[in-house]
Amino acid sequence: MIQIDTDSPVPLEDQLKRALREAIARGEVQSGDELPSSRQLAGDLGIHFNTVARAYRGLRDEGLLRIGRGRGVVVRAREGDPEDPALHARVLDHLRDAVTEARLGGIPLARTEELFRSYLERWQEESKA
Amino acid sequence: MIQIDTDSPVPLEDQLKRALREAIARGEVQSGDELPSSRQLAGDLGIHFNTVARAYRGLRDEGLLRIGRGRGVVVRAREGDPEDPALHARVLDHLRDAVTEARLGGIPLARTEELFRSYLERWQEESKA
DNA sequence: GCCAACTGTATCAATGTACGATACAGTAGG
DNA sequence: CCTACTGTATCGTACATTGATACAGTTGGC
Repeated sequence: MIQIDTDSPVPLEDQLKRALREAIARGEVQSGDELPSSRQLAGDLGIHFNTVARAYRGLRDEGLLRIGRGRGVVVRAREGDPEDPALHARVLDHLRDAVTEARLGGIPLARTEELFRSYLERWQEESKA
Repeated sequence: MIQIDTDSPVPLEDQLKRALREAIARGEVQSGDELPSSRQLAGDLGIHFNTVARAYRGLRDEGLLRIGRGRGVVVRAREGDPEDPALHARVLDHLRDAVTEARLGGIPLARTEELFRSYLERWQEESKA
């Protein structure tokens, strides 16, 4: 279940986009699955339906969703080259933040690598093929 | 050298804090080193000195800097427990973004792990012990 | 066919955040 | 002690985020 923190400094729309991207990446919703309507999901999360609609449009622009007026929202597998340098750059950009945080916290590089590996293992176990 | 993108949607202050955190984490500036004054750095980066001052105060609040009025800004090693659960949570939070981006881009988990490992290697080589 | 109930879309107003201008205050060195 | 440098505080404007509300397309029951 998605959780939104209205007290967080990070915009509601961004929180939601992040949560939805992760759900897709984990396979919790698969290509072809229909997502709840803006108003439905907004009601569940306790936020305004317009914010959900904006998040949906954002993910549509990223190629993750297909939206039809009156027809709802459907997940769409993203096509693209897994070796695309721009993609790798985005991945490593997040990774940089992780390593920076770890180093500042005094976690040795070896221990950091260990954390990464165990995280990937857990991800694999939890993800629905 | 730090680069700031005034056209980016991410706030200048946040861009700067991120760059400074990384410089500290990489050992490019070490505990005890003095950072340029707000106006000096602002001039170099082409932004307002107030934005730099705010970034400095932010990092001071994170425990990374010591600031003295009229005395400049000095890097301060952060003390703390490397096994602190909150710290690990922050690290894994960034890691989640990295894995999400990779999975959405169609990068297999095994390849993702490989990317991570090679990134850590490069970090170690580049970091000034 | 058409009407009701649902979808997403567009526009506008209120609020909060980011940024820069500018006046203030503490410190160091000649 | 005074000048030239530090960081700090306050304020105004521009912009981003959110919500209110009116609009428009689709579907399904009748």
